[in-house]
Amino acid sequence: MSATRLLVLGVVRMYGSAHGYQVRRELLSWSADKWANVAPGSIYHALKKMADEQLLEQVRTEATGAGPDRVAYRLTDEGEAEFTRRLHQLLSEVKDDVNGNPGFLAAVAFLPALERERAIGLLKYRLTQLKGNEANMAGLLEHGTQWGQPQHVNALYRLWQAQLATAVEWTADLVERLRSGEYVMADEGPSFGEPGPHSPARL
Amino acid sequence: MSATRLLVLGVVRMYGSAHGYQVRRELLSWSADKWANVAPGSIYHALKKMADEQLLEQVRTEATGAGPDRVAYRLTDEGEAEFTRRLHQLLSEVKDDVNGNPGFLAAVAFLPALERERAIGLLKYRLTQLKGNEANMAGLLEHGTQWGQPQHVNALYRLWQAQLATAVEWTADLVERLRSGEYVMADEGPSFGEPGPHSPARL
DNA sequence: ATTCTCCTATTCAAATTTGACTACCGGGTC
DNA sequence: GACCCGGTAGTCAAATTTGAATAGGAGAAT
Repeated sequence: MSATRLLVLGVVRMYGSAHGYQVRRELLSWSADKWANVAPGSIYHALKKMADEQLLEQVRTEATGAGPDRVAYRLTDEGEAEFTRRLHQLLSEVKDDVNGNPGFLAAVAFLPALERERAIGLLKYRLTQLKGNEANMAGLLEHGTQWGQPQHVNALYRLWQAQLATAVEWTADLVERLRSGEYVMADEGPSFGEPGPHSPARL
Repeated sequence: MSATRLLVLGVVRMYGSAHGYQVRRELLSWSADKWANVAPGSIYHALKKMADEQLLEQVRTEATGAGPDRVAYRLTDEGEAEFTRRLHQLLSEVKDDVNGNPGFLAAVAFLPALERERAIGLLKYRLTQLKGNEANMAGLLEHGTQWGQPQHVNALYRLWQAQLATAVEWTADLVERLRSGEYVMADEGPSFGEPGPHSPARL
């Protein structure tokens, strides 16, 4: 559900198996701390929680010579299913959120885990919604100053609308890139779609 | 300081004194649930917490004939100072956050609590930072595909940059509007700047 | 050989957020 | 008059997030 959970699940998935610190580093290298919640505690919490929920299972507690013990996890079948479910949902659905929504960003980070046509479909669906919201917002704004609301809240709405417009453009562009064959998707390249037990983080 | 705290503090301030439900309604009417955290619990928590910290003080526990008892709060001098401090900070500072950052949005909602020239100054400062970040980002993107990062994380960065550009434009526009006399600011209109004990939510 | 600093890896208490739930009143409606 | 609905006002347990703190080893420097 939350961005954090998808990110953690997805990183473990793409490594085949991973421990907390590994996830942390990967996410930091994506600057995920900037656009989502990746404080250390959140990651370890998510790992444990999802292990509780049978989405992840412990692999082993290898005592590396150096440093503290590490606990590695990998996805269960349930976890795999959940990952796909969430990915679909977060990619396509525009919640009330202004764009920049961590959930969506996290989903984009795992885009290549989908088949090309499916990704395009979901994004196109999102696009329709975004356009709808934008038109809506534009209507409200044109309608002159608002009912009762402090006038400057209007400034907020203008920003909101501008950001929607940006989101529309960017999404359309992404769809176009996908159409023209950019990125190696799950149904194509060297196995990202179905990570073998130890596929080496090939993205 | 979270967005929630500033929002709660600010709404109490603009009413002179207010109870939880009142704050909640006002914030909902700004759609603040969409761009910040205004679940009921958060509001009541913030009120209590800030009362603890002497930023707010209880006014009275009037038993209205109808409905449950209400607890009203108003700002202390400390609270007033803190409000201004945070407002300045949140308005001018671009954290690492992508735009859409609740703290900043909350600050914009209380823009007219500042003097016009000060508001302009802070926003111009923000503008410089935003432009810097944008140039930075643009540089990174032009630099071809990234060091090691999965290629599609690039898509994320493109969105980020587009949103920065939007933010720059919008901020510049806001400054322009302020310059040309839009909005009634603290140093001008019918007392928003220094809310009397019961100024009737005049924004 | 000791101290320092940096990297690995994780833990934990405290703060905050979520959102379902309680409870009370007034007004319509069957 | 009993019943349901919607608005007012707030509470609370559970979930999540925050971020400082812990702890061990490796390599550099004094």
